[in-house]
Amino acid sequence: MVKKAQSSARREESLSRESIVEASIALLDAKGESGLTFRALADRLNTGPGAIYWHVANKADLLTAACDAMIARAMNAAQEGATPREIIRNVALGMFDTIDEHPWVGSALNRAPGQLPMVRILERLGQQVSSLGVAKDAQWQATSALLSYILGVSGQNAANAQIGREQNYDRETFLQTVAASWLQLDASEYPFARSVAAQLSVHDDRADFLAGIDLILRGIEAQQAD
Amino acid sequence: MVKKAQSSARREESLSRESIVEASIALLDAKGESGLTFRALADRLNTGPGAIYWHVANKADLLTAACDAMIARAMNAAQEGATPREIIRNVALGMFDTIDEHPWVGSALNRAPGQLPMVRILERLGQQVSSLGVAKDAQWQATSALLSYILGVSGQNAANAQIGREQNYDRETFLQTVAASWLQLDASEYPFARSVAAQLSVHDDRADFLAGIDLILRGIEAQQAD
DNA sequence: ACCTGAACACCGTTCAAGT
DNA sequence: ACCTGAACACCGTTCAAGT
Repeated sequence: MVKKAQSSARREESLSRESIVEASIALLDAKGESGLTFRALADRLNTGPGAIYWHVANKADLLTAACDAMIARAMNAAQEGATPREIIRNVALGMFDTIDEHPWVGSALNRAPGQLPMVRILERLGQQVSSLGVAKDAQWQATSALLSYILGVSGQNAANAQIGREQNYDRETFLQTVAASWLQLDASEYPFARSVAAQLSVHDDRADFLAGIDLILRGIEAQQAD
Repeated sequence: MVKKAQSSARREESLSRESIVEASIALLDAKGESGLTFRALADRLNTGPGAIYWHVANKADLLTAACDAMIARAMNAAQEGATPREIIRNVALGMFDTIDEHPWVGSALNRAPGQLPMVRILERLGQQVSSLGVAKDAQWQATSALLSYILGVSGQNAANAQIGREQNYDRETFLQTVAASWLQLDASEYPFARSVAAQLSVHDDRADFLAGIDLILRGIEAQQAD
């Protein structure tokens, strides 16, 4: 736990985009979204904040690069599956698990529309939607529906984790707090919210997520049957 | 266009949570997400930044309150529809249009999981999913699938608008930039992204959004037929 | 070509002091 | 009870100066 014992020591290796991205990921994993600052990063890399700008355009660029490294790994790991349908489910679950472990990926992803991280996911999904036999002119809509759904869940999981970190809540405590607040809503105005409040803290996020994917896949199949 | 002509003038009305939220919405609409600061808000309200904290817990609270006001309006406007299916589509379109006009609502919404703004949407959707005849134990999954999809699209639209504002791009220019970057991807690795790049700048976001809702609704119906 | 680190122009939030 | 505004502890980013 020695702090900066060698603060003025020279780095052994020179800075590079990769080493900066790697250090950013470590920082984000350890301290969450707010943990990534140019000063903290410079400390960890034994350099000054200005040096980082030689290799990286700005913070958004850095965050997207860190996110992309994570997505690339997740997409490579989620290759297998016997049918297009199974591969789509595996890609989706790969995303879910990545964001479960690294919540910051969820918000970084949502803040970089059209960028490489998102295109990686779009590509995997699109190829399988195509293999599913969806008509050429319906492939975009089917694929972007899947992608939007995945991004939606990712964003929420990221936000949940963020709040949990800020308030030192675990998942359980957070959901119980939410459930309690739903139960205090007006009974005639919010019957549905109140009726599902109870299952909120016991439900399985991952299973629910997959159920949503299945719903969209069924919709795609039903459309093909027309 | 007189600026601060009366900067030291007393406010005519005293501060209130409502007036603060109202001023926040005006600021967010005019200057985007980054336009909402306690200093800018204090200026507009002829007060100091500290005064705002008497009525509002912190910035997250303020943003959620502003978001909630917008969602409440949208949900009240999207009441009509002959069938549950039509009401669901109208609720979804109401959200789409709200975020199209006020992009900051999309990101505020995504950052406040379990909070009132989201519950308002969940409730509307849930009531209609229930009316659709979905079995009791499948209602939560169907409703949250719809909600997650809506949140996903909302988040992307918000991010698109945010980038557009930062770079002074209009929608068209932004999408053309994205399409151009997709066309530069490796042809064997990214066949799908390249094949859809062309339609990217001419596609109709709103129609695509609705197509996704329809896909999920079909999935729900298919599940009921089991 | 790459790095340094002080400086700039901001933030959200707090809090003693006022009314 | 409510407001004031200076002060605190941060940010991302820039840039003259170094090597």
